[in-house]
This record gives sequence, C-alpha cells and structure tokens, in this order.
Amino acid sequence: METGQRVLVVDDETSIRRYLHAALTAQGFNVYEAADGGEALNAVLAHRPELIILDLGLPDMDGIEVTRRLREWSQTPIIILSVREAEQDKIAALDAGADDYLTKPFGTGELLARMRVVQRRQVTGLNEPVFSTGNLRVDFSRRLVKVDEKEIQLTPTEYDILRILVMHAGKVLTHRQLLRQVWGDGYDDMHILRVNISNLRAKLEPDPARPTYIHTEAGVGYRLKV
Amino acid sequence: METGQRVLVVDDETSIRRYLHAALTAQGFNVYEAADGGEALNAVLAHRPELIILDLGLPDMDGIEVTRRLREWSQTPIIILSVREAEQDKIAALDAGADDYLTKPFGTGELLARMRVVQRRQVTGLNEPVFSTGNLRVDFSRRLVKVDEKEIQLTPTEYDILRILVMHAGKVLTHRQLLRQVWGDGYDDMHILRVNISNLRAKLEPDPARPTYIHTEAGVGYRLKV
DNA sequence: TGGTTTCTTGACGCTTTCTTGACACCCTGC
DNA sequence: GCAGGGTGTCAAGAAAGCGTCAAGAAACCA
Repeated sequence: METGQRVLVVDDETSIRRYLHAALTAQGFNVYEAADGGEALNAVLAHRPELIILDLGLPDMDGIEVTRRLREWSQTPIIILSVREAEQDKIAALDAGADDYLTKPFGTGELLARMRVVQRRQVTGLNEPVFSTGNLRVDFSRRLVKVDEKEIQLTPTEYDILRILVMHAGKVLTHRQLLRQVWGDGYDDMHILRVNISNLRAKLEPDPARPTYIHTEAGVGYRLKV
Repeated sequence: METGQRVLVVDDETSIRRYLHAALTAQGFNVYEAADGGEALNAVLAHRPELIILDLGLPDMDGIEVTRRLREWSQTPIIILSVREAEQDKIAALDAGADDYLTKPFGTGELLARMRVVQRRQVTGLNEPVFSTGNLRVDFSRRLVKVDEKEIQLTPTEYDILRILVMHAGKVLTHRQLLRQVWGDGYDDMHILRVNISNLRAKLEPDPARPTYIHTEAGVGYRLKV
C-alpha cells in the first residue's frame, strides 16, 4: 500500500523503533526506519517522508546535528524524542530547526496529536477576521457572508466549504483536502462536493455558469480567486 | 513602541501575566493581556496579535473552548500553558487547534524557543517556492503558471510534465523518465508524450515552432531551459 | 409531533481532457 | 533524391470529470 503518509523513525534502539513502527502503522502511516544519523539522511533522500521522528542520542552523530544538516535543504517537520530533559537541550534542538520536542517516556496519544499539529501547520492560510474579494465579503468573527452588500444565507456545509476556500485563498484545494476538512476523514465522494459547490455558487456568483469567485481546476480541485 | 511583534497573554492570574509581560517585553514583543476567555476573543479582534499564549484554566470559559472559537476564523498560533499534565488534556487542546502545550512550571527559555518555532513555521509557510525562467513563472504552492504575467490554464497532465521538468530544470529528462513519472510504470508510448509536450508548448511558448523553454534533445528526451 | 431546512444520492447532459491515428516535417546517410 | 527513424501538429473519438436538477432521507426546530 502506498496510500499513507510517510514517516521516518530514527532511533538506535531497535525496541523503540519496533514499537513506533507498530503504533504508526496502526494509524495508517507508512513507516521507514533508520538506526543512526547517516542512515537517517539517506532515508530522507530515498523515501521523502512527510514527517521525521528523531532521537537525540544517536551513535554516529548528535540528533541536533542531523536536524541542522536536514534543514539545509529540507523543510520536512521534525519531532525530537529524547531522554534529556534539560532546557538547554530543548532550546538547542528547537532552534536547530526541530518542530517539537518530547521527553521520554512519552504518551503515544500525545505524540500522535503533536504529529497532527505539525502537519496541520504545513498548510498555511490567511489570518484576517474579515476577508473580501470582488463584491464578496466574509466576516468570520460574525459568520456573515455578503455579496454586493446583500447578506447571503449559507447552510453550515456551504459555510464550511467557503471558510476552507478563503483560508487558502488563491491556492488550489484538492478535492481530497476539501472533503477531509469539511466531512472528515474517510470521505472520498467527489459528487457530494460538486453538488455543494454548485449550491454555493448559486448563492454567491452573479452568473453561476461563469464563476468569478470559486474557480474549478479540472481534475484537481477548486480555488478561490483573490 | 510599535515595532515589536504583538503577543496576547491570556491568564487569570495577575502574577503570571505580569511575569510574562516583563519577560516578553524584554525580548522586544508588544504584549497585550486578557484575564478571561471573553476578553481574549475581543483582544484578538482588537489587536490582531501574531501569537497567543493561553492558559487553560480560565474563569468564564475553558481554554480549549477559546481555542476552538478562535480557530473558526483565525490561524494565529496558540501556545497553551497549563498546570494539567494529563495526556487527554494535551491531546484535546492540540486537536482543538493549539500549536503547542507547555505544563507549568515551564522555563522561559523553552517558551521563547517554542514561540520561535511556531513563528518560523508561520513565515516559511508564506514564502512560496516559485520557479521562473525568462517570462515563465511557476508557483507550486498555488499551482499557478504564468507567461508574461498572464495566467495559463494547464490540464493535470500538462502541469505534471511541467512540474517534473521544473524539478530537474537544466537537466535532460529522458522520455522514459518523463513517462514513468507522469504516467507511472509500464508506459513506453513516446507518442503520447510528444502530443502532450506539443500541447504544453502551444500554451507556454511564444513561438511553439521555436521553443525557448522546453528544449528537445533529439533521441534522448526534453530539457527545461534555466 | 409536524413542518421546515439541510444533506445525500441518483440520473442525465454537457464540457474538458486524454488517447489514438494520420500525416507532414526535418534530419542523416545512402 | 529518397528511405527511415525520430519528431511535431492536427483532428476525432473515447473516457473522465463536472454541473445541475430533483427526490428521498436525515437533521433540526419549534
């Protein structure tokens, strides 16, 4: 199976690697393993993981050094695992480019939650309570949508779709991304998305047949014009 | 003083607010304060902080609830501070949209380091990897292709081909490599590649008969000029 | 509970995109 | 000149993707 997200686990202890392998595979990840820093760097090149879980104490190279080297060309999120609790170690690792730092022993649930955080952060968006483009205005703090100064009534689903689109305004959102963010995981029914986009356009667009706000990227997804 | 980054500190204990205020001001931040959830939401609207430091135990509203409400329209990074060490609390907060979770007592150095992490991610997310040669511009984060500042509409296949070419700009890509990366293994039909290259050139090149961007290496493959 | 809104699903027609075949072209060598 | 491999262009049919309508199911709200 090649569907899951790729995660690289770097630790010199076989038992920990095996444990994480099992835990992450159960969550649907594709897990790769490396036992030292050199192996880790090669594995990143070979497998292009979307996330790296890295132990600080490696036989050949310090985990901080691995982080620094990776950051020379890669932005892949790195979560550090370590037995070292000293604040100086944490600061050094985070400033070297790590995205998070957990001290062993750690809870699997917390690790997974923090993995979700760094991955969520990968997609960036706008940051204004009020968004507007053309004659479309969306006030998130009041949950209000206006076109030509006229208030538009949206259903929860429609509002959700619009919210996601606005938060990534200008960027193409794939069908999958929209489905996952609006309907949750496990949805892959494009049709339901098409219907809702259609309804949304019927409410927003002056001429729904020639959309000016919600643009279709055929075969890929949708994009909100900016 | 309007130069520093704006940080909102939300905590019901005056002593902690005062302490963080001093520590962060010393680092050059502009610090705003709120004592409960309602105040916090208003303060975000009023001051547009770039970062929020939020205590979980608030008198009027749970910190997780504040996080959830903020996340309905704001992407501003949130770092949770809490005395609660239970894994369930951490997971709930992180999944509600928080970016980090520190348990009190915490080291000021670690807090500052973690603030740097979330802000670093914020910035790196914004600077988009854009490729350009001559009058051709490819913005991968937006899946946008421009020639002479004019937006070009590409089909998924065309975009894929261009993406592969750009990723190896300057180098010759053999027919086989392109076929495999765009159509997957088991494809060896050069004709389909030629047709798609032709269509791509028709959209990109000023004079498709004399291509300036996508160069043909006879008998070998194609190369993107840099 | 009944009535209303909202969501989901299916059917259908339309548009875009992909693939394939036909053919002209440009070299190079004979 | 002409044969032949590699290449570029055009057009047409096939396939996939998309938008709309409508009806039933589900959720919501007095």
